Amino acid sequence: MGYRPAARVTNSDFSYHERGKRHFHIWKRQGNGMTFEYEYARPALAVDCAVFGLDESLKVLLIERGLDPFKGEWALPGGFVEMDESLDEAARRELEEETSLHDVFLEQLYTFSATDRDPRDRVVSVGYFGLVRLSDHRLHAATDANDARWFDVQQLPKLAFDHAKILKMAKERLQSKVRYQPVGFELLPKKFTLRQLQQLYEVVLERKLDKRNFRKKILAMDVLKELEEIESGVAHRAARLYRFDKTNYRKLTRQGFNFEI
Amino acid sequence: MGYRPAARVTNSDFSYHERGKRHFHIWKRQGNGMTFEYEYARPALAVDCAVFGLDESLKVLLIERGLDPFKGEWALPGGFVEMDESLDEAARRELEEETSLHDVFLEQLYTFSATDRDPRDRVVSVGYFGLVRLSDHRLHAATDANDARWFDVQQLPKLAFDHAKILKMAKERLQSKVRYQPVGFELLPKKFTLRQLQQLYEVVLERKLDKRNFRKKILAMDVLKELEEIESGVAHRAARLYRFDKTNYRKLTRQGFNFEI
DNA sequence: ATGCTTCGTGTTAAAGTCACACTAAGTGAA
DNA sequence: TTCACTTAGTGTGACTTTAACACGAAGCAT
Repeated sequence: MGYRPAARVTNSDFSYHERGKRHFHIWKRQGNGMTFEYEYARPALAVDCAVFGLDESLKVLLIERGLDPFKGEWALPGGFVEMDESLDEAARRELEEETSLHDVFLEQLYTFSATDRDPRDRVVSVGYFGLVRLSDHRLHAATDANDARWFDVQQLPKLAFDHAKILKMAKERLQSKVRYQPVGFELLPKKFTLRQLQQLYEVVLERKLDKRNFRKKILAMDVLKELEEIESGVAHRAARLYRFDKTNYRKLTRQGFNFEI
Repeated sequence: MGYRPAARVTNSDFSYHERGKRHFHIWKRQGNGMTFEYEYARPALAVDCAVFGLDESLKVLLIERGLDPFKGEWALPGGFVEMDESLDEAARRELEEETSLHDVFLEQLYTFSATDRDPRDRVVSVGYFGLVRLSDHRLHAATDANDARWFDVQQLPKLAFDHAKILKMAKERLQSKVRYQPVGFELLPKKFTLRQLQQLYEVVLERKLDKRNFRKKILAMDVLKELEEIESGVAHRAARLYRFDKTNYRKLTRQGFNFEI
């Protein structure tokens, strides 16, 4: 158990800016385990991750729950926050524990707090939004998950808890974020063609883009490095490969440049 | 105490998608008060509100803490979340309790979770972002606050906890939000002149705007209703008053219109 | 050799952005 | 009532950005 053992504290140590209330915290052993006792009830705190990947269509990573409630249903990977970790750390840990994904682009999305969102108890959950290169990772279902799979975002199963709501917000966030931040590259292989990049935007934004205008615009931004390589394994003329030039992107950003598709 | 009393529950009711862990929740009386006991430690959950107002400059609402820790220092209004309320409800309740402000534009900002952000105990805090018409409200310090005051965002005192960080993020959110959502109107009186509206943008965005271009742009959007009134009490030619036309804004939004300054 | 698919490229019209200055209206003081 | 002062309210032109649009060349498969 990683939690730093809080010393028993007196009431006066725990005043806070709130109407005459005092929160305090005791830990004690009980039988063969510890329990944690507080003067005021606390919601449990969890994280849930909506992680997207891309092949022909936009995918999202779901796990099949191995335990009740919602046993056998699909849900976003997630779990409870430990006392010695931040929310970001909790999200990464849970994601790796349940799906073996690591080194994923992850950022906080929104905190969901409807009092009835979990049938067992009051659980507040911090939603996370993630992007991953499908090519780089293999999934392994683990811990309390029976299975972990990529689902097409257009063909989702029924989801446990309020995860459909979290996922909807995550998809909206992806759609707005991709337009003014170069996060889309997190979904592509390191080396990609301009067609792949354009398809990414088409899939995420759910509309067609004009090829010539798209190329003009993205190349004019000067954030792509043209490589000396071309794609292989295609039954037609091979396209040139590019990679995202993070160094130059950062330099331009410092000069007030704004990425925008 | 508004919390629905959870029945004592067995272990198996509380499995969750997490490595073999069980969270459970007991309430029991102890001496003259209740305590709440859990198998796993839980962070306390709080809300903190960064509420902005506008007169000549951008203001933020702070309270002077009446209790330790940070007694006597300035902080964002906020407090602990109750078991029977959502985060939005908690933020509104705390804001009203501590500063008497009500009917404020409030939205969730970000959840702050550094393990050392509160010296007493692990406290995770959900930051809120708020906007208020200074003209509509009087402040009254209340509950654990000694005082509540509007501070110029350019001249802030040292803040308790990590509230400087929350406030910084809130200000950035305001700056980006004001550009593509008509939230600025929440800061102005219901009836306002185009000069006031322009000044709002200048103060929030911290740069000068061109009067003719600004007027052309905002009027072309067709979200302002021109009133048959002019301002009064000024020592120069009085300007026409306008109000924000929410009905038409919503109609235009449905048709795909995007507000943008 | 032929067919198929994708690559890679430029122009133009329309819309939007940006910089810029003067007259008119109203107030207040002499 | 005149004058000084302050802000209201208005248009144009240069430039940039966006959006619509088509075809020859490359490379693979048969």
